[in-house]
Amino acid sequence: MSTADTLQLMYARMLAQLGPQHWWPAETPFEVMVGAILTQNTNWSNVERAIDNLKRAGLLSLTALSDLPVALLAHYIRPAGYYNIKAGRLKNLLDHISRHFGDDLQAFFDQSLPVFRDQLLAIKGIGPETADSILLYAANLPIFVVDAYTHRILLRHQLIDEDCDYRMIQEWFMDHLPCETGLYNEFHALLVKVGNLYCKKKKPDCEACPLRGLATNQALADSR
DNA sequence: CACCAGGCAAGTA
DNA sequence: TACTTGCATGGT
Repeated sequence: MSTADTLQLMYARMLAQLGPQHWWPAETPFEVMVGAILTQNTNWSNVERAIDNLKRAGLLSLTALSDLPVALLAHYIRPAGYYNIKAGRLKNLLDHISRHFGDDLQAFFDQSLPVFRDQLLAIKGIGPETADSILLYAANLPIFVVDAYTHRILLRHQLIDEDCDYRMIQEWFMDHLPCETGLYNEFHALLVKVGNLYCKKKKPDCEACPLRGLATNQALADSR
């Protein structure tokens, strides 16, 4: 069985058992972007509290957040954890947008994928996963998001090699899947759901996992 | 009580 | 280049 077949089977099984996930859980691309930074190494329920704080204060917009002092921003996002770090990171992003695009958020999101990605990665506080989350879920560009769950799930099911880094895993998906934003969107969302339900660090529940017995030598070989 | 969660940057050798 | 550490809240 080819890696493409393995991936198709993964996707079909996850979708059949869990249904569409309707990601990203946000109302606007701007909210996606803020959430992408707030959720760094943090449970999503904590991020929701932080986002809610900003929303109820009427601060969840480019202009409002840009005008907000960083110390005050830190106060609002406190439930998300690492609040001083994340407030600074959000400011870095907001400053970048203001400096290069003024208040034209649409122009920021309308950039081409390679240019946009490099630009995001050059901002302090935005790494590969945060950048790709913004590209895929805020800008609707076809890039596959790799996160801790993705890594752990693939390892547990022996689908990739031990020492695959972010880029290798991303290419493993993108080299063997159709280049479609909608597919990447749903695939990653399903992986996070599977991770939350069946592939926790301490409490793996492999009995009910839709990915049982998917390991193939071809997938493993193609990951190196 | 310990451990974990949808990372990233900075410091060390 | 390859490790290690700091950042911090809220749930299990």
